[in-house]
Amino acid sequence: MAKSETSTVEKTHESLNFIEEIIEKDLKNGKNGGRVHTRFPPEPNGYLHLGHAKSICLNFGLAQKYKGLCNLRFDDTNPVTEDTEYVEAIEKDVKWLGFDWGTRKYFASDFFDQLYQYAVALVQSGHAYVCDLTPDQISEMRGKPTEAGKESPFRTRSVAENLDLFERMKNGEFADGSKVLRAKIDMASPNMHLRDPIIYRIRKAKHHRTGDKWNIYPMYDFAHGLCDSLEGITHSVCTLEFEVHRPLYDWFLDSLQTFHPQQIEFARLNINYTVLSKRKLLQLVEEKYVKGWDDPRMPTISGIRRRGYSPESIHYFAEKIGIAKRDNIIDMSLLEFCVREDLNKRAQRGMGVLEPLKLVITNYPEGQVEYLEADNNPEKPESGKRQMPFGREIFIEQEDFMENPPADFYRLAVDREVRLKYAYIIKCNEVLKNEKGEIVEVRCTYEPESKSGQDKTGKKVKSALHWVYAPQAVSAEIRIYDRLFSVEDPEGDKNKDFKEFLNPNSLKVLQNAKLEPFLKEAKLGQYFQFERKGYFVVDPDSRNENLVFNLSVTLKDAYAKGKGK
RNA sequence: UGUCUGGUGGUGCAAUGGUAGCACAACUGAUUUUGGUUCAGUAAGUUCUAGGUUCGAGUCCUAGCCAGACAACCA
Repeated sequence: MAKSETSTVEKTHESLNFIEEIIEKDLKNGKNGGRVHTRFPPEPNGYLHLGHAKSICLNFGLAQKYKGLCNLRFDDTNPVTEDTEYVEAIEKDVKWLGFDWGTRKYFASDFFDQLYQYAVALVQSGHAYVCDLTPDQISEMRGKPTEAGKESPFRTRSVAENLDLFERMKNGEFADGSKVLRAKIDMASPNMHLRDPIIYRIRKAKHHRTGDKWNIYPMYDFAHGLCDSLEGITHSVCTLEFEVHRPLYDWFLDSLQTFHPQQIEFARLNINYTVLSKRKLLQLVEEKYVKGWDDPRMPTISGIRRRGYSPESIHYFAEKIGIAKRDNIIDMSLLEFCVREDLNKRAQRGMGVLEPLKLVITNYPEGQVEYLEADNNPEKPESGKRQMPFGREIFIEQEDFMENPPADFYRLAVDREVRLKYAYIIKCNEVLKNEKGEIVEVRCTYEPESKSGQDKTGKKVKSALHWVYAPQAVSAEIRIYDRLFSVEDPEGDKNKDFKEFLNPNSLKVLQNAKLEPFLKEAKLGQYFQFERKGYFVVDPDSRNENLVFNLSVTLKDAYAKGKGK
């Protein structure tokens, strides 16, 4: 919906990002026969995060915009790190974001036979050779960025010998690490990736899809571009760190004289107060700093889904951050804005008292219950009304009462009046404390003439509090989340491990929240706003006898902000 | 002392040789039975620097400065 809104805005000149400009130019020139075909190529070695969401929205979005196609391709050329668990999680995440790859789900491993044939062709044309150097020797002879490398002594092997050796590598005759197939390019190239890069390595490992079929596996640079080519990808969009790989990407395609997609690089997403690196997220999971990949504090897609962010809000976010080539750090507040923007229009309203304080209305008849009408969503009148029970004893939020209120506190205090939203105006008369001096109950009187919608008192009060009728209140556990890290850039300090900056208060569990009765029936996947507090969803841990809700994001709070909270 | 890429309000993204604009964040005010939403407004830029081309430069050229990426049998 965020999308349709912006598309209905009349624009005399729509500004394009640089990738769209390239595509429109290609379309205009008739390149690729007017075809636009992209792909999203994750490696199934971890869960997807918001950085991937940016890429997914970009690749699938480009295909939609230009009436093309976008493939889902698992880049599974490294059997030791990859697993089908990740494949399933990735598919679920892409679907959740609302994208459809149709029948075009591919695995790099689907192409292993063809890739092998391409490698043989490279050997035959003298473009590749088998090298017996050890990993250390290869690394050392590659040189440094500022100085040329040295050629391998095996570089001059005959085509026949290379062919024989490569086939025997495939057949498992040699030990892991004893030989590799290398491209014969230029050991003096200023681009390190062109100094006879490795194409195939021996790895006698079980692959999640091909099992024990292969003893050798292709490297990324070789496999990726050729898979793009085989799939007919026209625009191969990736992140900036692959920019230096592009000459190699082009070299393989040119050497093999096969269909040549165009690699285009854009800047990866960074967000402050979190990390977007699969490796670091994996550490947080493995070392149990979080409860799992889908911990609601994680910037993973599964995490934000569990947290209660909507797919639409992520689309909106992806649109807002734009696409460019310069390094960027997006404010977390922009993400939260996008979430609120979407949820405000769709979330069912309800009352939830997070930290309850008992309130007794002394002049309200004991045992009497009445039902009051409340809006399901004031932004959407068509969403109707519901009935809320009301009576003598209710719960209000502890923070909505103060004994010695400062001037800017509009809420309840002794001798002050406020409205109970959708109910009556009340006045506080008395505070009850326990032996420790803690406030345990406030006693008020109500104005029978002030009923919501039929107020005859003409009184103006400064605030309207949320509340829950005590006898019918539903108890719940509420998990309050805060940013995962306490500093903007946890990876910024080279001398410190990013985990030192983890926010110790990123999770706060409230065990005794009191909710409006209908919330007992809340279902997984429904979005709620607890009035004045924030957006909440049911957590998968929730049970009938122990309801659990997650805070997605708080409402904006001008008062708390003023207090420096 | 290498190669590639990039530098526009605090943060992102635009402006495609012709008045530097939009959003988030911040701050005012109005409205409000959510201190939400909505609405109106304010502040915030020597467009990295210095030269040059041009009637005119954020945009083109030259030089410099700064930042990021690149030396896995990872992707």
